[in-house]
Amino acid sequence: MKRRNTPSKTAVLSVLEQAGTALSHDKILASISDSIDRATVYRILNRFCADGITHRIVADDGKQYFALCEGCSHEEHAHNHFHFRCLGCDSVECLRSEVTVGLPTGYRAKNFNGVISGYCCSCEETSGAA
Amino acid sequence: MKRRNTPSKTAVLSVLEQAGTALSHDKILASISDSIDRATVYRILNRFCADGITHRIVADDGKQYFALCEGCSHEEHAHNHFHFRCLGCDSVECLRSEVTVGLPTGYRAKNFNGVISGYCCSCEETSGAA
DNA sequence: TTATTATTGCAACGTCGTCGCAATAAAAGA
DNA sequence: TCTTTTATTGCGACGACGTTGCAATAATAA
Repeated sequence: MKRRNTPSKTAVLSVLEQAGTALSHDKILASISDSIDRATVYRILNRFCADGITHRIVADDGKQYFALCEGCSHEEHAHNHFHFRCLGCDSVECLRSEVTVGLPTGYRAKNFNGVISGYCCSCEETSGAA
Repeated sequence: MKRRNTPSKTAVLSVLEQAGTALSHDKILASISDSIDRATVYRILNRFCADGITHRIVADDGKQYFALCEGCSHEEHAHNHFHFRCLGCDSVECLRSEVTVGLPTGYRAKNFNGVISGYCCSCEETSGAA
């Protein structure tokens, strides 16, 4: 199954590159000027994940966010870091500190998904912090 | 808004107590012999979370799981531990090690959600591990 | 026993993500 | 350049998940 280069694929990729942070499907779709179908964006992103181009974060809102991989082999993703989702501006960004969690013996990990939600420094001021 | 005791509420609570692990809506619903409406279970669980009786885990399948709180004040939940979701038997259990993640200055955390998915020791054998 | 109101059941809704299928277009070959 | 192959797209429909409005019910207080 060889991949092909299409305008849609390029558009999604450049949106992710420009953003630098993790984006949801709809944000990506909204950031593309050309009209692309919703399902196409979903498929492109799934392909990116399968190819190790992006990784998928499932936040505590149950939604998927996508960010470009950095230094991951296509076989083994190594993303044991957390992400921060701002409840104010709904942005999702990487927290750079790597985390290791011990598993019980005989357990095998396939995917790591750590999200902390709260208010980022911009929204903290506006939100009238407690 | 005072809470009332109802058969539905008691049923959901006892299912969670007997399970000891985190359960999804549908598993809870299926474990109750009396017929309860789907929406009622959702509302009971949301009430439990609001009252600090349970905490809510959003797994990497995007679904919500619920587990009884242990040693949490109603005000401040302290659940900085991971959960493990088995891709084989779809069980979600607590990993007891607490984790601390540093946030950038000015950031305020509201919720911690860490999930590792993979295969538990029972399913690891059956799954024909790589 | 009556009055108050939290809770329930039902139905409908919105969002998120997926899938099947025919049409399109990117890449390879002649 | 033209043709062939098949990955990709757009469209529509679908299922799962979680929520909500509203009238009816039932738990608690009076």
